[in-house]
Amino acid sequence: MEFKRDTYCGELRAEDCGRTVTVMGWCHHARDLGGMLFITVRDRSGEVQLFVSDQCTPETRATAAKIRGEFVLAATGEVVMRQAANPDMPTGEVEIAVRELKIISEAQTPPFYIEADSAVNEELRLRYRYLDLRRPDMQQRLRLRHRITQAVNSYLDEQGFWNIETPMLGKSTPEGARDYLVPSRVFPGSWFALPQSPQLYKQLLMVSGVDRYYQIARCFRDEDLRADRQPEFTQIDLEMSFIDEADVRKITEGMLARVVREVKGEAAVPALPFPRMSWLEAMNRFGSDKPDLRFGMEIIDVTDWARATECPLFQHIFAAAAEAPQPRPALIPETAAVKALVVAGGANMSRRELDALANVARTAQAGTLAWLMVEEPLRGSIHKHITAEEFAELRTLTGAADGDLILMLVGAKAPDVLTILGRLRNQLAADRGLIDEDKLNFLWITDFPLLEYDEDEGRWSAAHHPFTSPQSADLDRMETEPGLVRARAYDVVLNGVELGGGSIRIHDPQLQMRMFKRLGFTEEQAKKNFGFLMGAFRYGVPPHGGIALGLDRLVMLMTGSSSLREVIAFPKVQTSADLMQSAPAPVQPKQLAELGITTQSPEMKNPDRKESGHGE
RNA sequence: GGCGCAGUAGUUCAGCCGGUUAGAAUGCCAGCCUGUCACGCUGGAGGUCGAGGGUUCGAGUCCCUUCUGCGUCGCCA
Repeated sequence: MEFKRDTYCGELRAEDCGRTVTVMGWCHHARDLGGMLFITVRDRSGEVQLFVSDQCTPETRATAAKIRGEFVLAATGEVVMRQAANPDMPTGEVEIAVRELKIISEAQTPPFYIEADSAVNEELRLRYRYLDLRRPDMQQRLRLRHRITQAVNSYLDEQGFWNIETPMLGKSTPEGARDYLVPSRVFPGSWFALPQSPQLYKQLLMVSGVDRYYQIARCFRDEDLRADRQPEFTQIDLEMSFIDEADVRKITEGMLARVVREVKGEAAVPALPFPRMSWLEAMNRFGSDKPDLRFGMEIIDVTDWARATECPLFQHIFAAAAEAPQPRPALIPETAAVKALVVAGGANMSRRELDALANVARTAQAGTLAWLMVEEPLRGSIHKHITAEEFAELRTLTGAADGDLILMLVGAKAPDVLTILGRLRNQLAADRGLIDEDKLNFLWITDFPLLEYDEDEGRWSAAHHPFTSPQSADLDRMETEPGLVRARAYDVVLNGVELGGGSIRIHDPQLQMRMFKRLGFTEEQAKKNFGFLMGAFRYGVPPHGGIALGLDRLVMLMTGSSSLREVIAFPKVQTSADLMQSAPAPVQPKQLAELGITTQSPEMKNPDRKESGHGE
């Protein structure tokens, strides 16, 4: 007979009893009891049990006996109540009394068992990603990602945004990350670059009068990976005309609220507007431009206190600083600093734990970590050099209570001291279980520096990108004190993860050229690299700005995943290789010849030198 | 490029101070089994201890190199 699937496995319930249904899916598990068989069959909706009884035809029973795990089946039969329900299965009250059964496709024994929460080596999962994605928890994440993108699409549509695609093959531009390059066949020796983001295209769309653009856009950056960084990733990218920062924030907040409502329900929707904090405040209080505010443990400045002590550790650094040249003007100048963290109840920390913390500071070459336990008698790495009065002052300053630990980082450059303490703050909170994992803590970081000095290149570079507008109050410092100029830039942070960022752009051609010059471009270089933008700016530019949010990171946080690889269907590993396809891979010499390319070494390196174990 | 962790059966792991034929669970295969759902019972197959080199009478175990994956710093406007 012909089978036509009319029901998803996971949907069947007691009220379906009496219906004759046809399901199709994968054999999750088969139990052969001799006279009768039970087969659980799975599709993306869930599982249901097939019952092959002694009433079935000998052919059907013979077919059923042949079924193994992951065979693809079709089954028709009546939905009936089970003699004994299985409360662990959503469909556990019923089963399908099989009348007709067909093996659609046989399957080898898979390299790992297809089940939720399977504790399998990730390398193996990625090599057999098509099987890994068959697991219910992976399918749930795929579905959730789909629902999030749908929520974003409908929200932005309602807000008047047009979804416009921009090219993948574009032009490499200086600044920013390393590009992925694509050779041109027609212009040998010339190269396209895959977009790091659609930045310039979306600005040009504003010049074109599109007014509100968005795109769920793939972006490419050839830089090293992290758990929260993939070489190709997806951004929710948008741009608006005739707006200011508040408009961008409002749209973004509305969008994120919609996503949370869709995924977590009304109760989880954060209060609007999100809190805001300047970059300077975030750095000084939390040592990070993406602070996690789900816990306290703020950084306290104890530089003045330390200066007044006779502790050699402190005095040494201040003496060295007095010799050093005057630091460059900056929002956080690179002066000697002593900053503290109070670890509540940390006086019982082991020497081993403290050494590990000190090691973080030392390997980062940010300074020396000192510590004092608040207990009688005083204990710690510098207690011999601290008088009772000084310690009392320190306690007042830091608010440390009995049994607490005071950590102090002593360093020659305040920004480094803050950054490392920020890192220790996060690590301590994680280690000591201070983080409420159920919280969703959204936050805006504003007033970023426009420029940062690049020691290697010996020039100023854009902290965000070269199209970010300076704040008008700081404009006259662009040439004299560039480190003090703040940008009209903003980041949205969720639970200590940078979800996205954007800015109000420069729309004045003179100011844009001034910015390029500040970054060390000559007029000719600026024209060569960004001539099309400068050209466009001659024909009437609306004030505009926008933001880009990392979709992968958003889905990661919404699903409580610890890595982007859990929310991307076919992710890359740390070396940017695709283990399933064994990409990248060498190509035919003919292909290279057409492109006018010769390679330096005949011995090409690619991830497929080792037998992948599942060859054709 | 630096630092750290891991690699033993299809899978998840154990393997002591270097010493007999490298084990367990699960999966797989075969037989039996009429209400299972982690089915049960009996039996069986299954290993380049990631790779290469070294030390040793003897290496899964110690040393060196290397490959792979993960985390992290640099890097990521």
